[in-house]
Amino acid sequence: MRIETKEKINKILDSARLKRTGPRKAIIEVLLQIKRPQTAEEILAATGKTRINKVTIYRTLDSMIEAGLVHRAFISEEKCHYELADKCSEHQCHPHFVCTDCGKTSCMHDVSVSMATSAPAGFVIQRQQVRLQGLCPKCNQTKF
Amino acid sequence: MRIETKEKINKILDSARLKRTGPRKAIIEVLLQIKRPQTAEEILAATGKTRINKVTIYRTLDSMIEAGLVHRAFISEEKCHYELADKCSEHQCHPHFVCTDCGKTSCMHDVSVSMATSAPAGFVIQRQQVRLQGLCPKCNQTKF
DNA sequence: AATGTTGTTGCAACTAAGTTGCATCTGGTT
DNA sequence: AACCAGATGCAACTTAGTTGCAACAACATT
Repeated sequence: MRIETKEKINKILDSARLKRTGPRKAIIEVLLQIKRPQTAEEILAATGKTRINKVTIYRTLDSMIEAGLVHRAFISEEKCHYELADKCSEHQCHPHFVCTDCGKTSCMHDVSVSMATSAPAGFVIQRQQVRLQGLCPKCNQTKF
Repeated sequence: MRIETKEKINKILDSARLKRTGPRKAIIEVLLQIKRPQTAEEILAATGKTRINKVTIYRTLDSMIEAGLVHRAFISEEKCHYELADKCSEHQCHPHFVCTDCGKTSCMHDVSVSMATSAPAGFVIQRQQVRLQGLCPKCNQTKF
């Protein structure tokens, strides 16, 4: 691992006032690298040789969610998918795109959806989450 | 049950080419009445005296989803929540509102969110799903 | 540097949503 | 009435996620 990455991870943990433990560093390292939200099991597999217990994965993700470092992006096939919460504004995260053909999910950092307006009386809307469905470039090509 | 409801349920089943069985009628009756998406367990409980097996609930919901009658609205607390798919346009369902305080979900039939635009090259967006988070009227009142 | 406290980890056993295989039953048809 | 594909119920199973508890390690204090 590059030294800058190490420092970045330490900074993240310090900012959340979480102890710099082995499992936490390994999990953040994985989350920094991945391109799309991952399940707890995938994160566990990605930490590789570190041999972290699955209970630790869940508990670490929970504490990071509470600290605001991580989001539960969505649930797919009964499994929760996690991602780092950076690049999210206060009111909106980037949309997630699910291909109806191959089932793969992609993060749409560049797609913007305007915030919902006109909530019924009494409701206060604080955040919105958008999920898009359609065809990804690969499946779109195969189909037509 | 009123005779019009019975006829409506039969019509729905016929339109999906699903046999008019007891469990199916009972499940659709529940889905017609409820105000917010329900879990399989809640639907089971709501059918009451009919005594349907939970496997039948899941299988029935699956076949109705395949037929386009039902949507998996969202997953909350590890449980899938189902609702009738009527009142949904081809490209968008009504948004669901989750209260961050009490956790209750409401259907926002009157809130509109404009469709996402500007998908990255190759992606074809067909549908979008919106989830709103904030405070419901009850919790909003208690808090301030 | 050694010590002590508090939060963290690992293990094993558990919980519960959802699934599968199979025998039985039933709605719709001939 | 008889038939049959599809629907149902039961029991056993799968698996994501949780809980209790004992051992451990990060960080602060001396």
